[in-house]
Amino acid sequence: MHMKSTDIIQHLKEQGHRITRTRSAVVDLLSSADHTLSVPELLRLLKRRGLAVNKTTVYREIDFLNELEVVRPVRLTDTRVSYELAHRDHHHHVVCTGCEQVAEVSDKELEEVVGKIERRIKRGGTFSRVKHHLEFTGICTKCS
Amino acid sequence: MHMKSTDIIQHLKEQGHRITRTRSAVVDLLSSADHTLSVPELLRLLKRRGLAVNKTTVYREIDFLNELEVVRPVRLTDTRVSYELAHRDHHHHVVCTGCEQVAEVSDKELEEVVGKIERRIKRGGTFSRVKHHLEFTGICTKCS
DNA sequence: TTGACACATGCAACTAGTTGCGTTATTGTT
DNA sequence: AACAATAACGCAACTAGTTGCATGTGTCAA
Repeated sequence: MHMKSTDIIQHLKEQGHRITRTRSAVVDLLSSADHTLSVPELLRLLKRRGLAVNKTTVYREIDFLNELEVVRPVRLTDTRVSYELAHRDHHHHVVCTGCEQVAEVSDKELEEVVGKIERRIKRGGTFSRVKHHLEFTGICTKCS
Repeated sequence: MHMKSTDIIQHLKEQGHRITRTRSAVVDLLSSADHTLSVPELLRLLKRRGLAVNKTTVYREIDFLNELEVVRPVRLTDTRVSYELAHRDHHHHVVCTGCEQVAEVSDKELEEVVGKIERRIKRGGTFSRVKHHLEFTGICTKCS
C-alpha cells in the first residue's frame, strides 16, 4: 500500500504550496488506487466524487505534481500515459502491449549503470538536471 | 546520413508487404530528415509534397512501421512522440525538456545490463517479446 | 489482363491533450 | 475580518490521436 495522502498534502503545504480541493482529491485518488491512473481516469473518478473539475485543471495538476516529483509517469503506449505516486523506491515497469497490465521491475546494477550514464551526460556540459525514463514492454500470458 | 529509402522499401517488398505511395513517402521523409519526425510533421510534409493523405492513414502507417521495427519512437514529452528510422545501431536519446532538441547516447555496458533484465523478465514466464524504451531528459545550455 | 483477396485508405465522429485569457479562491498579512 | 498577491481554475477554441465502417487499390494467380 502507498503512503497516506494526508502526509503528502502536509508535505506540499510545508513547501509553501496551496492546498485546493482538486489537489487533495487527486493525491488521495492516486494514493488509494491499486493501479496507475491516467488523466481521463482521474477525471471520471473526480466526477464520481462529485468534484466537477475541468479537464484543463487536472492536466495542470498532474503537471504540477510531476514537476515536484510527487507523481511519476508510466507510459502505457507510445502516446498514452498513466501516473503513480513517486515516493516509493525507484523502480521500472513492464507493460503488456495487449491489455496494458503493469508489473514492476527493479535492479540495483541497472540503477548504477543508468546513474553512471546520467553523470556522464552532465559532465558533457550540454545538459543539466538529467533524469531517465525506462520502461519495458512485452506480451503477457493471457494476451499471447 | 541514413540508409537509402529505396533499400528499406525493397526490404519491405521482399517481406511481402504492399508498397503504397504513402508508405514510400513516409519512409523517404524519415530517411532524409535530419531530425525525428512526429505524425503532425509528417502530415505537413506529405501535404507539401502534394500527397493529401488522411491523418488516420499516417497514424496507421507509423504503427505499421513501428511493429516491423522499421521506425522507433522517441518520446519528447510525456504525451508527445516523434519517430526515426530504426536500422542503425541501438541507441538512446537525451531530450531537452525546454526546446526538445535531441542528442544521442549509447553505452555497451548499459545494453548488457538491460539485456540481462529483459532475459530475466522473460524467464519469469509472465511476459514474452520483451523490449525496452529508455530516454533521458535534461535541460540544455540554451534553455537553462 | 482480369479478377479476387486482403491490405490500405478516407471519412465521420469521437476522445484526449494544449493554449490564452479572464476570473476565482487560497493564503499570509494587516 | 478584510485585503492583496498570485496560484489555481474554467472556458472556449484549438490541435492531436482513436475507432468503426464503407470504399479503394496493390498484388498475385489464373
